[in-house]
Amino acid sequence: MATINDVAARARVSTATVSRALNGKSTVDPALAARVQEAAAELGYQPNGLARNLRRQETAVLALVISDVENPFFTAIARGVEDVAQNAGYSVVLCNSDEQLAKERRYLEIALQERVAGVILSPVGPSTNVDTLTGRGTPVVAVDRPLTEPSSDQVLVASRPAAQEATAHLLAAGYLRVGCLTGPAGVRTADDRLDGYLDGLRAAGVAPEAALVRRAEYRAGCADAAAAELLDLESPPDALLLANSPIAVAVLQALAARGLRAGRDIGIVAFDEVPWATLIDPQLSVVAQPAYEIGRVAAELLLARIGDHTRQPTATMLAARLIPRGSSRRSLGES
Amino acid sequence: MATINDVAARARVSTATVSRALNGKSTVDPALAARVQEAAAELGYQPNGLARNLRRQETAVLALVISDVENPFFTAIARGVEDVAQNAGYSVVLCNSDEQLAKERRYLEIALQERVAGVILSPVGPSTNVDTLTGRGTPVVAVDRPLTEPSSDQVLVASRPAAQEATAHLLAAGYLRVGCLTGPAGVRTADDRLDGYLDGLRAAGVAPEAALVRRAEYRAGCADAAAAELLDLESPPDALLLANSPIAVAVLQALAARGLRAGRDIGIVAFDEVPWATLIDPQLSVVAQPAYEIGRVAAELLLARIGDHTRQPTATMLAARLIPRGSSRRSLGES
DNA sequence: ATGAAAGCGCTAACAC
DNA sequence: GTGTTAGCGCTTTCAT
Repeated sequence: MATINDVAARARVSTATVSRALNGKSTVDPALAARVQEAAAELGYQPNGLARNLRRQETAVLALVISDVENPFFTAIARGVEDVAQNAGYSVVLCNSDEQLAKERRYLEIALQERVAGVILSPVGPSTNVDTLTGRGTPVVAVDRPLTEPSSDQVLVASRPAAQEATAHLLAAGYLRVGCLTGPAGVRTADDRLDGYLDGLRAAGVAPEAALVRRAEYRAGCADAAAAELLDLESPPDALLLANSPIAVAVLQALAARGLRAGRDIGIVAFDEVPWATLIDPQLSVVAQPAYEIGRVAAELLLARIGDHTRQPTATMLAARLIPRGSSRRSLGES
Repeated sequence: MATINDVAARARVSTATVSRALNGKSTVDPALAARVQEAAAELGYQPNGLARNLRRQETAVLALVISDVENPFFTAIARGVEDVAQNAGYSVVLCNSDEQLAKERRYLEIALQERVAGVILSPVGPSTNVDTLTGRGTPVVAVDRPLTEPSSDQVLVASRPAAQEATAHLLAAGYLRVGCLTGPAGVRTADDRLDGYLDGLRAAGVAPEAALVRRAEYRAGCADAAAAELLDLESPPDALLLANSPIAVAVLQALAARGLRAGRDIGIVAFDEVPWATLIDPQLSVVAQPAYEIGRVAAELLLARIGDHTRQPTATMLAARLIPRGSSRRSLGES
């Protein structure tokens, strides 16, 4: 594999000149520059990024560590990050922690070892630790979920009021026994959505029933059991607030298996807008989170931080939007 | 940031010993090893992966370049890749080419410059070129779509017979005017599915009608216009074969907007199993591709190739499976 | 404007 | 078993 030395030899110049010519840094005699370009082309020279980065002590790549590649919410964030990064000349590598602390830790370690310019991550849980990163001067932005030690920028969504609003909406629609199926304890969004749900009950003067609350993993295929438990209760809920879309899939499947119809038999509101929300009958009422926007803002924050390591950490709180559809309407009208 | 020199100084040994102790390569005196460990811990030493890779001339990371992060088919592939990579001690970085040649080229260049151990990619199109990679000895495995110069391993799905079977299925169900909405010309899966569709018509002695065939981009939100054209035809199709799930979303939305019901009014079979296939009414008939398996096999092939660069390129062809559901049934029965 | 040379942090011969 | 040392390929002073 051709190196800068080969190019220099072939162009009969020094390696310094090759470097300058190829990077367009300092000004180089046009004739020499041309010779260099030609030699590089003939040799099919590809600069060794490793060597360059080692020398420069910096990399133009951002790491994005998300907790579930299969969740559309996170892939939408990825798109937001990527668009901003590309514009600024950065590449982004996506790492899937799969909601597993060990994988997450491993990817963060790699990010550190590979000296990426910055990291955006949705922390798997409360014990996620980024001190090694920040300690070494690698800027970190947390998305979706906060870091326990907030020395980093954060871009979150106000889940709790959104969950409260969704609960109030279900109550207002006439449902009496509203339940909640949320994510694992310790995961902030899961706890917030549960708290918001309780807020909603309280505001309406409804006494919460522990039996109507369940937790499940956030990933696909993990909420089946919890969904079944809830629906098969002696006195089951007549409405449900669901904390994300994989959970919604599980519940909707359980509903179908029991011949239950959303809206009429059981009111449903789920977090996260999905492409199929309007394809099901009745249509799925959702709390839409600005996923792409989260990614966009996070990337901007990260780049700003990379440019100025002295910036104070900021916390951005984005709003979620309730989109009421048929699944939270008791009447039989069209979706 | 602490370097190996700092650790060596603190442990009062040479850098070579530190390297040996930390990498567990050659055997080191337990006492010294302990001193090294301690010094490293105290300093919060994190090896510089850049320097290590530069020296070793290799990296334990695989690049996975997929053409659309938002398509569940590709994220399922990613999971397959990741599971086997992790087991083998490799990490995988995911890059999203977004069906854009320029982005893809850029990511491949980065993969080359960063000297990743190998690359798995779903080529954006026929002009995707990996010669620079293979020329430099970086193994490449193509997934989902073939490379035009097949000097690399390939893991594909037999789309054409699957599309033929799906078409035959629609015809057998009693639909008379079966149309097809496929992906961009030049994208092999799109062309194959179209060809398979034509095979299906031919086998049944049905004359193809150009008016019933449309192409659209594979990404979400791109097939709306094509779907509308098809449905608003003077004599519209009474059944449709759809080449992927984002296209299916577009068509199902167009159906809903026109008050048309899948199955009864228009038979639908779409490529790619999705979590919501059984949530819609009628349920969506699909051609299920073994996405996770594709990723698994591709990663295994890549690792084998990394271990032995002299291996001959192989071509693996996986089968797809038709799952008939309500959307391809004319009767009014349950889903 | 160009070249010589140092050195980024690490590993792997090679000596001892 | 341990230390010395020579690079990996590049960028960047520092001279010229």
